[in-house]
Amino acid sequence: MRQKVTIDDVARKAGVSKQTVSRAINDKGDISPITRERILVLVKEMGYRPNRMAQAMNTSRSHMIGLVVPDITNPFFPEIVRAVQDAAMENGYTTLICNTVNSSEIEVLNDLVTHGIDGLITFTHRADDESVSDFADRFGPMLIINREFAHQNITTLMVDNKAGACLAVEHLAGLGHKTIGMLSTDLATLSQTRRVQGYKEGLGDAGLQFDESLLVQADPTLAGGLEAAKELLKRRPDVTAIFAYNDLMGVGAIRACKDLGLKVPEDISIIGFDDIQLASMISPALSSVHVDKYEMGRKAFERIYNLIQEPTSTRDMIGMKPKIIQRESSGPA
Amino acid sequence: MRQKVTIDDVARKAGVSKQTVSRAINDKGDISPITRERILVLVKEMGYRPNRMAQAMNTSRSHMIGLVVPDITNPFFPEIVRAVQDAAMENGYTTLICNTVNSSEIEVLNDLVTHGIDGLITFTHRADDESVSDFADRFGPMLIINREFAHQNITTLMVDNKAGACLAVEHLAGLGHKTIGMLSTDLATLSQTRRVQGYKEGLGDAGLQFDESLLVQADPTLAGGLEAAKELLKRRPDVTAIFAYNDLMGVGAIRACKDLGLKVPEDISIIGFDDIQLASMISPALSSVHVDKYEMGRKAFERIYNLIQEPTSTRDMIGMKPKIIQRESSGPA
DNA sequence: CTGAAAGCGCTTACAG
DNA sequence: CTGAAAGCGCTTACAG
Repeated sequence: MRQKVTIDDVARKAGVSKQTVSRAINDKGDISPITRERILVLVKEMGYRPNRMAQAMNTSRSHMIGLVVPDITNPFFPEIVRAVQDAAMENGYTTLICNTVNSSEIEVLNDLVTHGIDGLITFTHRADDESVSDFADRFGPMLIINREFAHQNITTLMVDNKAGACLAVEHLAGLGHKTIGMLSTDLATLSQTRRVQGYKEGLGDAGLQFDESLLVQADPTLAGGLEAAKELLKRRPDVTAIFAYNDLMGVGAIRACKDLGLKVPEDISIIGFDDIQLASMISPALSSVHVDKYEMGRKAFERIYNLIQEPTSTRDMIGMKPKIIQRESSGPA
Repeated sequence: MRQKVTIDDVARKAGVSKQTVSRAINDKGDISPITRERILVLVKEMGYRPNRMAQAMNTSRSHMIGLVVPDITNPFFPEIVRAVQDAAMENGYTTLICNTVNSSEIEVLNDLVTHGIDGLITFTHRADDESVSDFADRFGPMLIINREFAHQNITTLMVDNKAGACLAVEHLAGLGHKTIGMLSTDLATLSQTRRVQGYKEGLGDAGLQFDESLLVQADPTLAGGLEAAKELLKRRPDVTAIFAYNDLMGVGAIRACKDLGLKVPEDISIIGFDDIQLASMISPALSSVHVDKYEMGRKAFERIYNLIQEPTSTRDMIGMKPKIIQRESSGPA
């Protein structure tokens, strides 16, 4: 829709040129304090707000960033999105959000660019390296979360998944568990690889032996966790502790134990990963490797905001350390 | 950032004027098929995409809509957001999202307008009628969810909360329960009022007596539900079924029963409202009044899209019927 | 201290 | 069928 009040309307009413109005609202350039005040009063009265698109055409600043997530209904993302938006709003930015679950990730990114976003925060994990690289060649400030990427236009922000998995195993081993299984996912993502690596390393650190029979794969969902846990406990009835790839699988594992008549944590200890809201809401509450998702979102925005302000600043890798939250689902062996 | 490839670049390379390029990409106006093809090939080669902001300045169509939610981390919203975006993307639209939990709702709406959104979908529940009305006077296509509003620019989309609450009570009464309590919230929202009305009406329909002691108020959260359920069961130990204002309170009620040594559903039946993901993930799984949130989001976008296309079409009220999903938490009295 | 001119990247009439 | 001109609502130099 066409704007109701334009800078020309204000200028006319104030009896000045539009440049003068521009000076007043942007507090930029020489202007007499008196006319400035007079204009500002008029601006408020008329409810005038500059058209950001018109502004953007001149300044190359749309005050919009793009935020791309795989699927906002995945409980991992809402908190990150919220954090990005909180930080954005504090800095006069608005967020254009897209889900990529049904679309080509690169298409989505390109589309966002046509809207004139100043910066981009994305969880692009399906698109291949070359496509992402080609895109980054053309686009400026860009931050990818949870993907390793070496490109001069790309800053990365990653949870240290390996360290988190190590901590989980350390936690269980510290409780006296000697036979610790893992429920993993069949998706070949970086998170998966790193969490399995951390699991194995954690076992090693605790002086425990890894065996293939201890690692079961399934969908990274509640149903997947349920199924995988049953399989694991069938294969290895001696298991007393389970590390799940994520909280959903962890909840599934708790359900499996219940079905099998095993008590959590008395018979089996369970720990998940991500610490989504669900973890603290079920009973027994699920211990988890906590990822500070809110902090993650804020950091992402802060970094992209800096990159927008200083496009020449160097790109880097931001790491985030997870930590253990013990709840009811893990206890002494 | 300034755009890499502009319409002028394409025009120059094609040896035509930019108007001709415009005709080719928009498939609008007379143009010879041959030059059209030639230009389209070039467009693809050069990776040219029209700047939507520049387009919007002429056409008054930014291809962005605004979507305003109280708080995306509230599990009620992600699915709606996802649905709006799915529908938007299918129609060439992108979504500008804002949370209002920390801000003035009207401020957020006004800010969105400066970005040139073509339409607006909002859960504006805190702002008073007058502010909303003033805003609507100036802005065009606008849809408010879950708030009654009579304004010629505003279309409303509402869940029939009263009917849903009625259904919940009917469900419990149908299972043979005679003493049915309700956990409500202290927030004076329309949803709250309607759900309490429905609860009372449902009792009447079932030939049961309402009594003030059966209605307990608390925060609409898990903790609130836990607290309220304990209070209710202390006041009225004869209660055998509980209708909770929302699922979070329902889950809290289950927890309360567990703490008190009561079995769900053997001793107490519980039903929630909204049917968020959590409801089906806990154990016992929570029966709930299902609101089709995905459908809600799609309908909202469809309606706003129509309003954008035909700004003169009349505004209306769209209603949505909830339905009962029985799970483990409710059973025979 | 203030205004006239030009331009951001497009599209919409209007000529030819 | 194609191009020159004007304009969307702003800002950025540049005059004065």
